[in-house]
Amino acid sequence: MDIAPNPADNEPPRLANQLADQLAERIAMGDYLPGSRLDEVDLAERFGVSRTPVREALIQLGSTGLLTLRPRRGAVVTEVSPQRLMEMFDVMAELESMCARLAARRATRDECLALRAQHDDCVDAVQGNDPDEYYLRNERFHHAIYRLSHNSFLEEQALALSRRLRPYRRLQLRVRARVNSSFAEHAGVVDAISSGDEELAAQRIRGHVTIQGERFADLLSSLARATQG
Amino acid sequence: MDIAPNPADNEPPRLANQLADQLAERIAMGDYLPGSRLDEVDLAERFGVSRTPVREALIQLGSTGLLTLRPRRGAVVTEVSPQRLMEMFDVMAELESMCARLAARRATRDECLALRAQHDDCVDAVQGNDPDEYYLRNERFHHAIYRLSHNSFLEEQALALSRRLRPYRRLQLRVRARVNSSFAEHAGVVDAISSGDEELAAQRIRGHVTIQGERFADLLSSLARATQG
DNA sequence: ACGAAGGCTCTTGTATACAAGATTTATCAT
DNA sequence: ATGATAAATCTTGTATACAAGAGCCTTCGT
Repeated sequence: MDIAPNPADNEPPRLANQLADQLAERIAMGDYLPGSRLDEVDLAERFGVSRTPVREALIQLGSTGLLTLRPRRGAVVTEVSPQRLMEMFDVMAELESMCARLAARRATRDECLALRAQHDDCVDAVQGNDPDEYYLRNERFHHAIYRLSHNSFLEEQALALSRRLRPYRRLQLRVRARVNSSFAEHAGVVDAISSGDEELAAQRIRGHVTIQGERFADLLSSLARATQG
Repeated sequence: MDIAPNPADNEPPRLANQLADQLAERIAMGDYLPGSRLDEVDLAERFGVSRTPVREALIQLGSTGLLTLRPRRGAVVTEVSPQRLMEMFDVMAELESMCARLAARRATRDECLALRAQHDDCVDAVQGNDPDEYYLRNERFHHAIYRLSHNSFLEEQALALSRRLRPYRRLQLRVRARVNSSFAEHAGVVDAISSGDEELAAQRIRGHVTIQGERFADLLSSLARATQG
């Protein structure tokens, strides 16, 4: 009767981890804009803890690049230049491309069906014209592809960069037309993976993720609006 | 006269950072083997500091994956299974492949010459049959390719994973024949990049980095010897 | 002798205290 | 009035103190 209910690592109760998660979430939601300074005592008071776990959380987020830690000068939300943002999306495209290629090669019949089911889940959000809901299901769809690569390290790397780009993907979907084309592109990816066409799957998801031309301009403008308003 | 001598960020004097660097170095050198437990008070005494900066260093290394931090149970050097090691090298191959492709497209004539010069630097180490020296120059050669991608984010990601794999690359070069073939493969990569052949460059460096077949068996056996002896 | 239960010790997690660099403000000189 | 300089303040970096969970050892029962 005393069997551990969760053999896997269940939520470890460390304040620093919880704080890091919450801060990452708030940054993704735009509560802390790029360039914002994060004061240790302020955060400590706000969360009702001491500076120690706050510092540990800041260090964690600094390691992921979400924050920039300048010694003796505090932590600020990393400012990402348009140039660098495009670089990051290029790397994301390459990682997802690798995921799709491996998925096309390795995914079982059942896994392909499950992926298609998740793609279908996005329909409701598209038809209901609900960008936030689509954002969530879209994210799940992409994460499913990472998993289908059957390369757990690759999956983790892709997830990490995905989290890092979260604030910007969110902005990207604000562009109305993007939700529709995004959904359409997903269908092509599912087909390519299901048919085992590695190169086609890789190529399609690369085109889906890469930001260039007018789509990059769209992202920049909504980014400018978000940081001003 | 009071111009700052170094406009770029010069070494910030934070104990946690220095400790993280030193620990990473010692782990790479095999002073701490996978599975080793890192005691906070022990490290603090050994380095003559308090537990605070030690903890911060451990958290940093935990974020990179070099250490595994189990809440309330301390930090251990992450144990990497053969399966996972191959996964990591696969991702490394993909990142370097992307670097090479971009380098072939973007590198200037001068940059190509500089790369070839660095390749030539490796000759001495090969002829002198000095694996450690070759290890260093080989590393510089690869880092040069990262830089030639002209994608600074990609460069950082590749560098990070390169550091993560450092202990294992080192072992890999212990295999005598590997130094010679490695050097030969470099020449092909330089040629492909210099001639601007993206696909050839990408393909060649992928083959150079990926570990499979008997090369993987070689790595595993030297790894087993290293952890036992 | 073997196994389990309880306490004891050891280690980590968090809070607080102290040190030192960075920033800001006020004062003084030109 | 403007600029620089110096002192005061504020923030971060480090050390120490305290709390609590994890692991170990002893002891007790069968």
